[in-house]
Amino acid sequence: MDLELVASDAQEGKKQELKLWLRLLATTKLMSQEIRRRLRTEFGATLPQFDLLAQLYREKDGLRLGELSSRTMVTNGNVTGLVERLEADGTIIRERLEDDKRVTVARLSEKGRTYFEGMAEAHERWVKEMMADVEPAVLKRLLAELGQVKESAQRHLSDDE
Amino acid sequence: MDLELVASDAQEGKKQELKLWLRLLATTKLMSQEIRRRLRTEFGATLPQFDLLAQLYREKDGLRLGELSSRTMVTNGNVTGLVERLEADGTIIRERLEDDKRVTVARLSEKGRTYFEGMAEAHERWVKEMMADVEPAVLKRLLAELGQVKESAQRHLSDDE
DNA sequence: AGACATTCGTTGAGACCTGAAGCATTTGCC
DNA sequence: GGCAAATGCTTCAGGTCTCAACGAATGTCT
Repeated sequence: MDLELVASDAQEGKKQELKLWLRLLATTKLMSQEIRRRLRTEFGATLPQFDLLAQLYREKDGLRLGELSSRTMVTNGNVTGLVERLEADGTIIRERLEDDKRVTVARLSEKGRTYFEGMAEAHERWVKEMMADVEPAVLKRLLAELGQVKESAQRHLSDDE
Repeated sequence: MDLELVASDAQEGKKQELKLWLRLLATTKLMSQEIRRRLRTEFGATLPQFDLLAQLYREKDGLRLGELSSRTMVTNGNVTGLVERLEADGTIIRERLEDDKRVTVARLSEKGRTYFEGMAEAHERWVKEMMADVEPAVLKRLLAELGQVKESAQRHLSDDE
């Protein structure tokens, strides 16, 4: 009796998830490549570095490396290297805690703070520019609906099954 | 006279693009990390490899490396390495053209074809699973609206200004 | 034909990224 | 107190990624 429904289900909505996933991937890749390129040529920075600095910018007292790792969704081992390079050119400062000598806290240097502000301003301009042809209402809805996708994905990670 | 408009503009809709971009980045990162992890544990493959194989799967006669590069949005130099590794374990075959000895064509081996089919089936299942909590109508709209974002970004890349 | 430019792929340096193993420090439990 | 477990970061091997420089093959122009 609902053969029609089954049939239309198998045709129209088929692979909708897959298509969306591929488009998500392509769109993000396109935009991040552009941003990466501009960060590199105009500031000599990389996207992961920018991401890390953005976290530190809003935490004046700095963050432990583990906290940085989870906020930027970057592995621990990777944070070590990122922090090392950023410390080397004086953008951030790394220091061990006295209370607990296992933890290391990273925070922006003064130089790093002004450096980041310049980048952040440009970064926001680039993003706005790239999305210029999309209506504000659409942007707003996308934000909400993408939130649903993220929540759904989060609930279906393989370690919680 | 339209101070209100200016004010609300500065509050409500402000940084809408930036927020969307960050969410786009976070969602994609979350999902691709999960897919990466599963590809690795269940098939010993990586996401870029999967992406490359997917392109070859639908082109029985194979593709030139440059074509692969642009379709996967991966640099030339990177394609060389990817193809090398995939050829080493017999998934794909690489051969020079007689007509034009500069070009190299890569295509799936028989083994690679069945190998990829297994992966593709699993990959689609994972994606579907992660998006399970999102209504089909929302998925459909997201696909269309994300398309707008992609188009807009494409039109505002820095080399065409 | 000879010189020059273009195209295609490879190579190399440097950064990013992951998972797993390693090491030090703290904590918990007896 | 003492020893095992947990925690926080680092190190390592291998793959990905980018750009820039290179080399070989082909096209073009005079």
